[in-house]
This record gives sequence, structure tokens and C-alpha cells, in this order.
Amino acid sequence: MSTQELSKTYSPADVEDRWYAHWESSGLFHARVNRDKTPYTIVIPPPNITGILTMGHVLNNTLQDIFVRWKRMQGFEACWIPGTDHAGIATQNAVEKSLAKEGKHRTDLGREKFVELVWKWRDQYGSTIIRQLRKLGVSCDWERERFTLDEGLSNAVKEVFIRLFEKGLVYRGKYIVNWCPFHQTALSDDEVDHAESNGNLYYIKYPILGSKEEAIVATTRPETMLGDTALCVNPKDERFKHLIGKTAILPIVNRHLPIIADEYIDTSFGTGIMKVTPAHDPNDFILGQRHDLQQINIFDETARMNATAPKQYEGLDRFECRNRLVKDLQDQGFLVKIEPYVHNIGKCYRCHTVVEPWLSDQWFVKMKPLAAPALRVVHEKKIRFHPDRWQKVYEHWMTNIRDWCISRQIWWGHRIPVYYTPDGAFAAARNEAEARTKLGVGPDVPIRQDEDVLDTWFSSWLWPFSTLGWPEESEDLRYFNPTDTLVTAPDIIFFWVARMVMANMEFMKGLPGRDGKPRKKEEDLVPFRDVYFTSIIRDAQGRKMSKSLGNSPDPLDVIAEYGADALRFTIAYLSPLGQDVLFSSEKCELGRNFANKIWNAGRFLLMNKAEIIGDKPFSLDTLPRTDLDLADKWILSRLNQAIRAMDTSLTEFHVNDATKVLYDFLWHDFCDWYVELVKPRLYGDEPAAVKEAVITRALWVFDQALRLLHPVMPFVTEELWQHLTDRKGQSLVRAAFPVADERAINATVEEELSFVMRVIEAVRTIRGELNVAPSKQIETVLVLNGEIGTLYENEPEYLKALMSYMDRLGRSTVQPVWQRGAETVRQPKHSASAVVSGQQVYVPLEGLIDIGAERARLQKEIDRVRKLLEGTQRKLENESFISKAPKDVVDNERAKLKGFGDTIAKLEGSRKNLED
RNA sequence: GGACGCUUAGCUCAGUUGGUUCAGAGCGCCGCCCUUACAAGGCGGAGGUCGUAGGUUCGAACCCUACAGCGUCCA
Repeated sequence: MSTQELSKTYSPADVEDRWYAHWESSGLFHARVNRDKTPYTIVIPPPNITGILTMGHVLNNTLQDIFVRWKRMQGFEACWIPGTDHAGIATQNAVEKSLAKEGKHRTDLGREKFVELVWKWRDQYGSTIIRQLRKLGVSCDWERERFTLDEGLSNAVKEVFIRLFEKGLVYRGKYIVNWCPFHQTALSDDEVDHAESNGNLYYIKYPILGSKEEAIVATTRPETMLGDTALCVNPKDERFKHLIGKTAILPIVNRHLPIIADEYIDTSFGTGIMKVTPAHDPNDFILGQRHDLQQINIFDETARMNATAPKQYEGLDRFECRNRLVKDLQDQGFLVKIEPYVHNIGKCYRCHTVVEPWLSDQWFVKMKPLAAPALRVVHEKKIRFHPDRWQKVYEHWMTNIRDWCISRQIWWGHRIPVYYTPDGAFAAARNEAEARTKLGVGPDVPIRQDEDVLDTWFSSWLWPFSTLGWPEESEDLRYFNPTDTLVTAPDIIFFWVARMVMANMEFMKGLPGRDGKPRKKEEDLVPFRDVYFTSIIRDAQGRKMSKSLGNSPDPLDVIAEYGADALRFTIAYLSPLGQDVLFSSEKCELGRNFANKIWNAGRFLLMNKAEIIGDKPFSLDTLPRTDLDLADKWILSRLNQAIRAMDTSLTEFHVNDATKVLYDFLWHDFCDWYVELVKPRLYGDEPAAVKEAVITRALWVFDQALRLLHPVMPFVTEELWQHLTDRKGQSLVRAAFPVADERAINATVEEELSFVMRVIEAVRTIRGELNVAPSKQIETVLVLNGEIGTLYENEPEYLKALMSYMDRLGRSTVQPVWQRGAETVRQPKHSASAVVSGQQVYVPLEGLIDIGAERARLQKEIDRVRKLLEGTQRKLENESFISKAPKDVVDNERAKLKGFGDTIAKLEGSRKNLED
């Protein structure tokens, strides 16, 4: 494509899909074991197959892509493993919903047919999010895409279950779980939505055996009293000390309840006496275990009263039962009062049925033994959290970890590999044949597999090694695990992050590592080295994005409107480490404008290249070092500072800082100044060789900048990079990432150019404030003295450059006047003035100047500098400042004082001159 | 109730080990400009007693304490 075809504004739609297809088909994202390179690996947090791309995914995956592309360009064997998870309940629910539209229920189809149908559904809709991710430009190794329910991962899940079972870490037991009476399955904690709800607090009298006294108990769920097995008070509570050890009588049922004491009781809640229902409240369950209380289950799996309840209630729904029971209590005089009460109710996140804490047979993983090493590696910083405050949260949870309920009473998922004989013996086995062997039964005995499936997280926690082929001891596994960086949302730190640490440490133990030797050290057993916890994306009002609010922009619409690069840049720019992000799609103008700015900088350079170089052989392999002027040295210094800052920011996971470095360097240093500063040399009467060096150098710097920017904005950078010169089939995706050349960073050069810039700004300010027409050519008298004066006297090149810059950027000629020693320089009549680094800037504006305006302008500047002077003066008048502050700080203040005084004197002189 | 985070310009946010003209950026606002890369742009400008009250220090947006408001997680 030739330069002429570069449009005036950048049009993302024209380049994005084209480049993405090229990158993918060229295998540029594919990683393979390469002993000459160090691997850099990221596993994607597998999105849910029922999901579509959200802003949260955009942030998360943009960050991962930035890290992966950066490392890939640095020469690492960068591997980003993508995939999806099967989302047991969510997916089953989606399919059941569509079945319901046909008036069918899954039981009509039977398990096998239903699961088949879910697979079909998955084939049709399950990769929506994967397709959408590509629009974002992510450089995942799609050849490695995995699914938590594919064959390999299913083997891994089975293997893990069996090994843990045989180690005694997986067990079956009665446990109180979050039970959805509609789906008739256990739910994990994160599948329960908690919301405030208006209810009542019922105060009920419990008579005390052998006493006239009565214990009054407050409860939000009176129907559960049918399962009460104790009353409990706080041992420190003086009001009820005398009750401890006595027996209460449960109204209606007349069961005897021991009155126990436990610190857990909140003395300020209700009456201070609590009823204990171990089978129907999670806290009571724990309390019950501690005090060895009986567990009485009064509900069936649909949350109707079972036969354990008194006859009059049997078969009633829990809420009907509540009404009946409250009435009965009232009739029999046990009800003291009813108060309105706002409390938290847990509902199934899918069907919004009120979740019932329910005692049932479930499978569990014993977590304590797995947690110990996982706690240690984080504590010892073998895994680093960013921001590190999450470490505390992790450690707290890990220290108080509870066993993990892994069974789910649904059909879509990994079926629990446990087989039962008719007499109840069971074993975990890879298949039926193995089960028969383990159980010691022949083919004539019918055995059955457990009906339940495993929690989806039970496959996700294996992700960092199951995706690499485990349980096979593959080369990939040796090379790419441990992975490097995990980028995830903090709300799954427990469900996912913590469990991956446990699983990796348990199952990688003793396997060959990168060096082929068995892994022993804990730092080789971790699943990843760094965990980046992303921000939460909120809307512009700070509300969480939610479907019901409709405040979540569709990222595909945003990409269509602004471009993927713009979205990526904006979201990265807006996301400080550890802070929430307030997002709205209009904010992507920032990124779009930036992309357009870069596009036009490229256009400018290419137009000049065509003009100057034409079709001559051309290469950007090396930086031309001939005819370097101050501006060249300056941009090289700035470039290398930017490279260094970029490296620091990304290394420290401060991605938003990195984007600011890019923005400031490209927009301000490169476009606002450098491009303008090279124009005089490109358009002037320099020899052709000089012009060639100048444009080539500018292109070289731009090439470096595009490399720096590529991880954040892959599309526009690749498109431009290909235009700069013939790349011979190479892609920016694998071009070398710039390395800072420390020798090019030069403070003196930056200071010298900064003087030029401030003189230009001073003249522009005068023009702007005194309303001098932009087209009006003016003259500037620059009175040079001191060190700067000497510099300009000794370096005619500097003066020549200053004059040409002023000509273009200030629309002004420059008349230098050297002021030596104490001689004074007369201010031209009717001139506006400014002071820059002690040098007087006069702009004679005979006939144009508004004396009053200029006087006011000078006064404002005098006042500003005087304030600074007074501040410095106060410091220096302070004895303890002189004696206690470091010498260089004091010296600096003295120099400032002198400078301010000098500036004020000059400004006042100018103001006085205006009067004449 | 416990833990953590946040509070800086009209809005959204930077501000590193306390000291350089440190009080900044983007958006918005005001003025001028279609200057041959870019009006999705250029140039200039206005705007903040850095949540409140104390403390430490020669010196605090930055460190400490308390309080207020907002938010998240855990119980």
C-alpha cells in the first residue's frame, strides 16, 4: 500500500480484522517448547460458555494481552492458553429454559439425551465469547484452546478425584449446604445472591423445665424451630448465666432442649438467647458440631416439611408451614410479638428461589492439608500479589479454610467417579471395570455410579496444568508450568486463585520441572509467580455494571464505534492497580483520538519520506547518527526515558502508568515538539543528505515508539509499522521490544531544549493574551546573559536553531542581544515582555499592544513569582531550616531566592518601561 | 462487629523514598486559529486553603492519630 492511500483519519474497521486474520494464520501467537528461550506463560481465566464479552473481560484480557505481547517482543517464548469453562448450573439452566419453552423438562428426556442436548447447545453457542475475544485483538495461542469438559481435562478431573479420594482427602458426609429447592442441588457460596429483604422477627417463649421462667427467643425463621436441638446464650452474659445447663421445652413439639453457652452468641441481637437448629442454619451447624448436638432435618429436597415434623405440618411448603406454626404459637400463647425486620436472604442466582440451608449427603475435599503449603508460598512471596493487600485477604481465608463441598445434583458436568455396590460399599475408580476390581465384585453384581457431578471449580482449579496435558507428563507441562502471571478479578480469589495454588502444589510434586529433574522446591510447584488483581468496572455513576440496570456497554458496539485499539488503550489508561474504574463508552474518545494522532504522525512522516527519499533503497535497521542537532539528541533522550519508564511500569504491574508514558511521549514529546522541530530542516534549504538523515531518524524514532505501543494498541501500530518500510514479511508482533540506551539519556540536552521550548511558550503566551493574530509575523528581542548567554555565544548552531524554531513555532524572528556584565539593555518601546531562566524576552508590538493588558499581565506574573519568593524567604529566615535541612536543599533555596528576585526585578523594570 | 480501600480542579483521576516553579493530566469551560500530518487538531487561558481536626518534622497532598462520608470483603 502506498502512502497516498493513508486516509486522513484512522479507520480501525479497515485494518483490524485483516491483521488479526493474518496474525492468527501465520501462527504468530503459537508457542512451542523452545529450549533456547525462556517461557512466559499465562492461562486465561476461562470464561463461561454461557457468557458474552463484558467490560470486565475486556479489561482482564487487555491486560493479559499487554503482558504477553510485551514478553513475546522481548524474546520470551510467550504462551497464552485460552479456553472456556462448562459452567455447570448456568449452562444446564440455559438449556432447561429453552426446553421449558417447548413445555418439556429434562426428566422427560432422561440424563443421556439431556446431556447430549447440552453438548449441542455448547457447540452452537459456547464459543461466542471466544469469537468476541478475537475482536479485541488478543494474542492467545488458539491451537491450545481447551474446555473444562473436554476429554483431556475430564481425565485430569477424574484422576485428581481418585487420588484425593485414595489419600483420604475426598470424603462423603452429611453437611449443611446451600440448597436450591427448585434445581434440587447444592449451590456453592458464590452461586447464592444475597440481598436485603423485609421480613419479621418473631419472639417466641420457650418454657424452662422445672421453673416458672421462660426463655424468649427471637428468630426470622420460626418454622425451623421444629428442628431445634438446643438453646444457647453467651457465657459472659450476666442476664442468662443462671440458665446455662438447664433444659428448655420446645413449644408444640415438647422436645427437651439443653441450654448451652457459646461465645459465638451476639448478646445484642434479639433477646440474647438463640435457638440452635443444626440441620437448618450454617452457623448453628458449626455450633452443633462444637457442642455435639443432634441434627434434626425437617425438610425434604423441595423444602417441604418431612415426616420428622409434627403430623399437622407434614407436607407443607416451608412458607405455608411458617404461617400455620405462627398461628398455632399464637393460639397457644407462645408468641410474644412480631417485629418487622430487614435481613439478608440468600437466593439462587439462577432461579431466585430462596436458598435453604439443608443437610444432605455431599462430597467434600478436606482443605486444611492442601492449604498449608499454599498459605506458605504466598506468605513467603513465592507468589506475589498485585496489589499486595490481597495477600492478607488470602491468608485470612486460608487460615480459616473450611472443607469444600464439591458435589452438585445436576447432570451437566464431570460425573463423580464413584461406584456403589447394592449393599452400599463404594470406591472411586477410573471406569466400571476398575471399580469392580476395587470393590471385589464380579460382572454379575449390578453396580451404579454416583448420580452427582462435580462443582465446576473442581475442574477450574486444575487449569494451569490440565491445559498442558496432565496427567500425561508432557514436554509442554515441564516447560510452561509454573506459569508466570495470572490476571483475574479479586472476587474469585478464594474460589479459583487459592484453589489453583493448592492443586498445582499437590499434583506437580515430584514431576519433572523445566530442567527435567523432579520438582521439589516450592517455588517450582506454584501455578504462577504473580497474580494481578484487576479493577472492578463500574458505570460513570459508580454503579456496578449489571444486566438489570442495562448500564453495561456491549464491548463489540464500543469496538465498532471507536476501534479495538481505542477501547484497549482507554481501559488500560483508566485502570489504576487496585482501584475501581468508572467507565462509559464515550471515554474511548481518548483512545480513538490517540490512535488518530499516531496515525497522522505516521502520515506526516511518510509523506515527507516519499518526498525526500522517494524510491531509493531505505532501511530502518540502524539509527542515522549524522547531523544530530539539539532536537535530535533531545528526542533520543526522551525516547530512552520512555523506554525505561515503560519497562519499570510494566514490571511493577502499573499498566496505567505505562499507557501514560506512551501517551505523553508520543503526543507531547514526539508530535507537539519533535515533529514541529524537524520541519524547518525538512522544508529548509538543507542538503539532500541532511534531509535524508533527518527524516530517516524521525522514522526510526517513530518505529521505536510503535514497538513500545504495540502491546497496548496492536492494530494501528502494525498497520503503520508495515508502511514505514518494507518489512519482508515480518510482523511487529515478533519485532524486538526497545531496550533503553542509558547513554542517550542526557539531562543537559533536555535542559537546553527546555529553554528553547519555554522561550517559544513565552512568546506564544504574549501572542495569545494580547490577541496578536496568529498570522501576524512579529519580532522577538532576546537579551542573553549569564551561562545561557555564554552558551549561545559559543554555539552559533544553537542560535541558528532557535531562530528557525521561533520562526515556525512562534511566528517570530529573533534578534539576540548579548548583555555582558552590568551593562543594561534598553527595552524596546511598546513591547510586551517575559523572563525565561533569567533571560529577558521582549516582543515589540508598536501600535498593537494594549498597554493596560500588558501591565495587568506583568503584574499577575510578578505576583505569582513574588509568592514563590516569599515562600522561599520564609524558609531561609527559619534558623532551624538552615541548621537542620540538608545542605543541598538549603543551597537550592538560596539559588531560588536569587532567581526569583532577579526575575521580579526584570519584570518590574519592564512594567516601569511601559509607563514611558 | 472485624479487615481493607478511597476522599486532590465542574467531572474522572495522576502525584514514587516528605524538599527542584508541586499543586498536575484528560474531559468539560473561555479566547484565538480550517498554519500544506491531524478540527478526533493546534495555540493560549481560567479553575483547587489536596475530606475535617489534631500531631510528628526545619519542612506534609505525601508520615501518625481521631473523626466524617463513600465503597468492598469477611462475620
